[in-house]
Amino acid sequence: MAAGTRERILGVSAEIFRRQGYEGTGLKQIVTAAKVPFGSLYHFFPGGKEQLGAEAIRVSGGQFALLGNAILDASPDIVSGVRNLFNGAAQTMLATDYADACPIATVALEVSSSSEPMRQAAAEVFEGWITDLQQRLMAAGIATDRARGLAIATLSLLEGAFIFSRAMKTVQPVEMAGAAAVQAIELAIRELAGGAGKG
Amino acid sequence: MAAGTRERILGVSAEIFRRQGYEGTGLKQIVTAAKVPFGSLYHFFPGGKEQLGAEAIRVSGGQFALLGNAILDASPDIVSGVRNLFNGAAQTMLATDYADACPIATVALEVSSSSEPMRQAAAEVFEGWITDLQQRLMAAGIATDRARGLAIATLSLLEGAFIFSRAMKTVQPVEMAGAAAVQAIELAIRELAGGAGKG
DNA sequence: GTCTATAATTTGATAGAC
DNA sequence: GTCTATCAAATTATAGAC
Repeated sequence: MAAGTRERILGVSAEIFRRQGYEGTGLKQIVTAAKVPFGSLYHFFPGGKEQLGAEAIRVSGGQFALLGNAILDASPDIVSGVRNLFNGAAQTMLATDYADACPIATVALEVSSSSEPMRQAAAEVFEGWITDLQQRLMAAGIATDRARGLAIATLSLLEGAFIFSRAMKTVQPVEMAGAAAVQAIELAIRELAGGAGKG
Repeated sequence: MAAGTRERILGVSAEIFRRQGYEGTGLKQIVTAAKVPFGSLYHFFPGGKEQLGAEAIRVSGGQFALLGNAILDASPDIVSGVRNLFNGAAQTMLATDYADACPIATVALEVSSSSEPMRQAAAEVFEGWITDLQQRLMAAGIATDRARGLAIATLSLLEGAFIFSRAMKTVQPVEMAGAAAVQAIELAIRELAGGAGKG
């Protein structure tokens, strides 16, 4: 039996695509790192690099969602949960010398205008993240539409800050973005119990 | 005399890198689009693709800064200026079928961990954008540190929303991010003239 | 400074033995 | 299902004629 050859290829691909992007990664590097012969890759992924890329996006996206939800579950409320999310991201960046940020952002930008199956995989992953966070905000009492807007804004803050932090090699953007996300969510929750202003 | 061969190579490169990324673009495509022989590229850019990429980042970054500052200059105040910034970005995305968003984000993510000169070029461009916006916020009365945090948050919202909008093929993320940026800036300005809450 | 030809390597992908 | 050999094309880069 095959000891999970397909899973090994997929895991290694997700890891390398995360750090080097899609176009910057050769299939040769993947089969070498996964220690599988070249032919096995096309046996399990007849759609070639594009199929591998699309599946890797879903794997990476799912893992990132699991990690995020674990952090949110371990937090006492949504506000401190989001704060912990950004703090954890900053720690990971420092620990990996700014290599590991969003596992699919680079690939998503690379292929959004060139590969429809990969673009769609990224879109579904993003929609899942947004829906997850939106439902948690709704559980805190925030209305549906407002919750979706807040979820999108929070995740946009995180993704955008990743770009700046990686290029500038400082976690300041992630910290500032986290503070902005927390402030926006706190404001929405504060409005639940009162009028326009509360001291 | 050479009718700006170097400038033509640089302009074409900036354009193609913006849409296809750095790794996804071949030098052959660049010399073809710029209608220059292969040797001319290495005559003007002895550092090869990496030098060309770094200079293209600065060109694209500078043009984007000019565009953004023009929009802000044409707006009556910083709040409506930022609103116009996000609205303009959404319009451009719709007009180009979600191809043209940030001109350097894809390349920045691709090379942040693999090319030090290109990473540095991106970092300098980003720092310029942040400083520009920060000073405009300070001109509205916001304190230095708070203004920098707001500038970083606003630009992070824009960059992150670009990622989501390109992948999901909807301008909703840019719209929601714009609303969040406007709200954060309005809040900071409102705090200037009063205590904690104002109705 | 322009342009062509080509080197050296790597790319994604396939064929076919085992 | 594993593995090797290889194809055709594209890659970055260089040499050298003009």
